[in-house]
Amino acid sequence: MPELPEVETIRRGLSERCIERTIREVKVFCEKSFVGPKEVVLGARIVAIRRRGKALLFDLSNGVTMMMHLRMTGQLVWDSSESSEKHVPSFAGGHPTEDFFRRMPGKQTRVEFDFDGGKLFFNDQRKFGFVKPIPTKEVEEDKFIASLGPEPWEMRAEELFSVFQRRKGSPVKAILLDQKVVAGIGNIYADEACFFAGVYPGRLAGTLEVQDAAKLLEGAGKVMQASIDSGGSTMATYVRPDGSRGDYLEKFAEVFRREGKECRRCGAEIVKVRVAGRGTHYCPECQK
DNA sequence: CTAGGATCCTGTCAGC
DNA sequence: TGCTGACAGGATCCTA
Repeated sequence: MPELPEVETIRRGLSERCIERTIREVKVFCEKSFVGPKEVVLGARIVAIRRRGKALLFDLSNGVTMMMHLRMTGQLVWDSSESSEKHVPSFAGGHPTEDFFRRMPGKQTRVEFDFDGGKLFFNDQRKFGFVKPIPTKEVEEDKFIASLGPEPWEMRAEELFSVFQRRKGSPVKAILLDQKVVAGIGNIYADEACFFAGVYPGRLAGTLEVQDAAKLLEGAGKVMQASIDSGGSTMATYVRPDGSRGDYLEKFAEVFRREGKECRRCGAEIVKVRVAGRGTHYCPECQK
């Protein structure tokens, strides 16, 4: 799934276009992708779109909130019915595919929302993502939402350090990826935060100092903010809500997907290995 | 409680 | 061309 910056970028883009619009119809093409009865969102108006970690929360006028999680391959495509070229999405964020810019719904469209004045398509190649309506008052009690840790910039170094102490046998990257510890960090930003902090992602948490925790949080915050500012990342993967490409990776990524290339800091070759079951990129000179 | 691996699902790509 | 295995910007479940 897109990580925090991509989800935030989608949230902002969709907010500009969907708020105050009413859901007139919902088409569920994949049962697994829509949890619960679709009727509870029909006829309701979107009043706000929130984000918590990597989850989007669409607050509706009838006391229901639609939670959406894109997981690995989810994408959201907004198509304004006013558009003269209806096959061109006026707006898209998520994992692009060949039919990304073709007419929707496509092969990977799992749910379609028809609004007054536009359509929203929830596409998801691997079907890991989902839409789940829940009462707005119960959002905070949702099992996933309730278990989320703080956003990176809200976390104190001492808090993270105490997790390092408790889980001293885990690679630091596994802890950064754990949404219960910190919310919003995924594979890209975990690698980038480790580069910023000069820490090898596979290093066991028990060997880190509180200063390392501080650097990791600072790095995650800076790298994610920079990504949000540039409209999210891309690598022929994620595009901005208005269809233009986010360019975070090209411009700012120091290690992610840069294996075989020179480290911009020291010139050493960036290496790709496997840590915590995930592809992991790092500079063997800068990160210990 | 922790750590590690399998699992959900579809598609693509490298290597034979 | 076809097959096979590895892998993928996530998170959960199961096991030891």
